[in-house]
Amino acid sequence: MAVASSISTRIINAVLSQKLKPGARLGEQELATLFQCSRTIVREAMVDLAARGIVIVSPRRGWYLPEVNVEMARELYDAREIIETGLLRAFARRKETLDAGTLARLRVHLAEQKAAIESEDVERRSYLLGDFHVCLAQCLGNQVLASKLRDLTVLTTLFTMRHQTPGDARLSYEEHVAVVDALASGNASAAEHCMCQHLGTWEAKVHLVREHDPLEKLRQALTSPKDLPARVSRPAVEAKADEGNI
Amino acid sequence: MAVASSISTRIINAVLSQKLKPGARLGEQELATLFQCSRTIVREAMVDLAARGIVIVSPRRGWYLPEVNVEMARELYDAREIIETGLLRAFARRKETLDAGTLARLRVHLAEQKAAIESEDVERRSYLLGDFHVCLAQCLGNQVLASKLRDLTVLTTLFTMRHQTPGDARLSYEEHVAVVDALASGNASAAEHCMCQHLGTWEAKVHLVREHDPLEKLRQALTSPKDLPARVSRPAVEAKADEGNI
DNA sequence: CATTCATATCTTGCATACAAGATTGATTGA
DNA sequence: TCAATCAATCTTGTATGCAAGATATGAATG
Repeated sequence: MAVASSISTRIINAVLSQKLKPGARLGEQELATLFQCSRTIVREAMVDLAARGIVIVSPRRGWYLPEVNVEMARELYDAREIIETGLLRAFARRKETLDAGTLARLRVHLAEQKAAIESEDVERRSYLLGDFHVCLAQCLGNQVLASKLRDLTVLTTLFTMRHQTPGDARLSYEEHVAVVDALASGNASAAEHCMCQHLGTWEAKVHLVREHDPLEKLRQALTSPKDLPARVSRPAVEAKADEGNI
Repeated sequence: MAVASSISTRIINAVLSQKLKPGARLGEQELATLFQCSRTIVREAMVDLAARGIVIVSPRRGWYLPEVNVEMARELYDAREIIETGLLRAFARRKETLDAGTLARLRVHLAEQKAAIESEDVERRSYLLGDFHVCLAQCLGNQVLASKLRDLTVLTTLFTMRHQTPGDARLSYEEHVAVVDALASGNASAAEHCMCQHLGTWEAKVHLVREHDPLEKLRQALTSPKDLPARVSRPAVEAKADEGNI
């Protein structure tokens, strides 16, 4: 017996952990039995996620994780760069400085990232590398933008999963460390620069996808609801994927 | 008989038109009879709006438009400045230029703003002055951020309504014209500067509110769910308010 | 007269029932 | 053998019923 918010949170975390792939079907009855509640609660969670763009509904067919195409991926990466560098820029302009508690929270997060990488815990590593950006936004003091950023992060994760961008987890981790180090030394502008570079390398890969995969346009064109994979042939719980994080 | 999305859209537009005030109660049965549908559809719309932060739910009491406090208003204005200037900055960096059709759309929007101001159509004027920012974001090519920006605009409108910031509609309109003019002349950086100034004057007023109204903190502290106005004494349809737009 | 308590009414939270549409799979025909 | 059709099954969309909690009203009491 669960409330709707816990269901949507679980789904979001599953995506960030790359345990749910784009195109995955989210059956109402399946989720209802899994969470031991009625379909009403599940639908409430689905409507919540749909409002945030994290699931899409195909009428009378069901709820699916979106297949993020290249155009949307460009928007998503642009949006993330604008928000994340903008937060750091505003922080720098205010000449604020992170208090010890907040800095400690970021250090702990970095330590968890490192531990997940070294223990080769792929799911947790994927989750933490994505969650870091949200955590940073929260630490910079804007809960509203942090909330919006979480949704964007979920969608970019869906994109990188499908396109198997060869992500280097350790490199991402080190770039995260660079951002926090810059903030710790009171140089928020440098942190902004680090973040811009960090996101920029990933954003650049979006453009490469289009050139690298000439079938991209055709594939996207053919991914209309009718061409979605059949229901029973697609298990709800996907096998674990790896890499592809920021 | 209406679908959920039309209900949520109508509510959003009513807020942008300042026909619904912060703290307004949205009764399920009331809306169901008004839209000639069952409570199920209404609840779907409410969950949608709640996911976007536009309504808050008080358990077993009902759905309310939020009373945006000063802290959240600061976050909202920061977020809007980051997103809106960021979009213009990215546009400038790409050295893109608006095509004729897009520019025409913005010009039409400006003309409608002017007409609403001159005919003293307060509701439409309020709506258009807020909607312009969303329209601009769409024209700059990022639908994802435009969607998020719409939700933020609704919330800032709620804030300005409560705090009765003395908005000068004509000044806002002229600043909108300046932004579009700069874009039309291919100077997106200038447009970013105009927008930053446009938003900055409003954001500065948020800080003034705190100093101007020493009861602000107390008022916010006492606005817990229990202290919300009683149900029957608060009609669902509010009288029209005026001014307070960006 | 003010305060407290109990009851009646109203509203939301949740589950369930039923209708409508979609998919699957078997059957029929060429 | 392949294509088309039709029936059976499954899934979502919507309405409704009932329980639980909250508010308001009025009586009773100090």
